[in-house]
Amino acid sequence: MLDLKLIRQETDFVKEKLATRGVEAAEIDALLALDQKRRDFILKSEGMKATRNQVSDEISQLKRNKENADDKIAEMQKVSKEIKEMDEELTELEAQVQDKTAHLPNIPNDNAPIGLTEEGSVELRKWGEPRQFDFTPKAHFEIGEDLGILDFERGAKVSGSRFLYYVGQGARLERALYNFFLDSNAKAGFKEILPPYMVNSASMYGTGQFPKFTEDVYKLENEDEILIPTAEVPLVNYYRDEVIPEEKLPVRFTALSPAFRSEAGSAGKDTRGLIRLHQFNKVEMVKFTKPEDSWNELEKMTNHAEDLLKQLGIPYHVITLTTGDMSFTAAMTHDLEVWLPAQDRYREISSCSNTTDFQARRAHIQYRDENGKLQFVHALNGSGLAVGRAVAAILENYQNADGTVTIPEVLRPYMGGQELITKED
RNA sequence: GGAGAGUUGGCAGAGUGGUAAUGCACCGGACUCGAAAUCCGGCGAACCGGCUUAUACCGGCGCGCAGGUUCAAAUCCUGUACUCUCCUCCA
Repeated sequence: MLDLKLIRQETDFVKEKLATRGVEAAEIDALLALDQKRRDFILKSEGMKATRNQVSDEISQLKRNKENADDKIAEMQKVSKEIKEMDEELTELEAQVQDKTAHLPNIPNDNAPIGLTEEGSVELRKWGEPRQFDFTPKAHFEIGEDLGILDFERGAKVSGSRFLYYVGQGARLERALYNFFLDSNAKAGFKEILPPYMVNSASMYGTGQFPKFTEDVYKLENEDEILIPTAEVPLVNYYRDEVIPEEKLPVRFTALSPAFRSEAGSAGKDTRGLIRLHQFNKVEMVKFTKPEDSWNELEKMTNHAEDLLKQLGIPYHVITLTTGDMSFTAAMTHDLEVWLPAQDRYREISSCSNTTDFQARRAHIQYRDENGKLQFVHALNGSGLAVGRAVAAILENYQNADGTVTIPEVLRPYMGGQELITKED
């Protein structure tokens, strides 16, 4: 959520910045016109309320002195009726202003490359050399199915498309990965959390999924509970409507959770394999920082996510997303993309964002600065890492000509010392 | 699922229709070499609006949330969320 005062006072600045995200200036103008109307109503309504309060005092005095107050009461009956009518309109106006404001994305940082599409994203750095194969590398879903460790067919039978079973060593590889991620994140200072996997709509609003992206989530029927699309939602909302003691900042959380996404509007994309599912595991990182620390903390978070890939020995690069390609709440986003040999391209495995005070303002997460004043914290989130996609990357990058897959060394302690994934019975 | 109790500043906690007490904490002052204690005074209820560069000031709102009754609601009524206790169920 943007500060309405900022939109009002720095209108041109806001228009210019949001234009890079596809928001038309007319939307801002419409919002400000509504806001002006709203403030006019407030002025009138509050003037009448001040009168009513004053006269009510007088009535109270008269009654105490056992004098007659019928005239004043009759007068106030009329005033109260007018106030009520005016407030009804005001409530409607405020809802509209609120709704329009809630649909505006965050102001992008100056260092985010400008562009309405993904075209123009900047490659920050690249690590590792894509391996040269002396055979044709297979896609991860083929490897997984041939080894009997990924079962998409039964996933489709039991749940539907974009669901799967991990079987045997596949399930174990997944578990090894998220344990490795959680342990590494804990070592890097993130407190491990096991959050709820269903949240209420107020939480979805707090992190910016609602009201704009209600189509992308799974909601329980007849209940205000939504299956989380990412652990970012319960982690950021942990402190919703709270003041974090200053000495606790920066706060760092990490959590493993399934992520549930309806993938509405992505028909035909990545229909096979682990890349795009309705349910996948992800280890998430979230930070709350003071405003002056957040940009530095974003780089640290990105570097940490990269370190996980380095330890796994998977080639990747880091790109900074364009203003138009970033998520709604982000001011700047670095994506980590891993090399997938069968696709002959890099695919996203982590997205690290600084949402500045955008989520904090929506979710009312504050701290008291050295002057005792309440300030919004900055909230950051990043994957560390998406587990299913990490499995895909390992299967493809570590596959052998005989169809087996070598287990990266760093994962072997998590797999009882096993070095090779072989065909399941 | 059923019954009861509760939700009021940072914390504790009073308030059964007429300006939201009080204590702790916090800030200022007195006392003191300094501090503590004590005394005096004050701020403080997430917010909004007006006037402002910003404070200050003025006004509104504000007692979980949303409605209702009333000239006037923390207080009365309805609905609802959450917390606690007990019962029921359950891993």
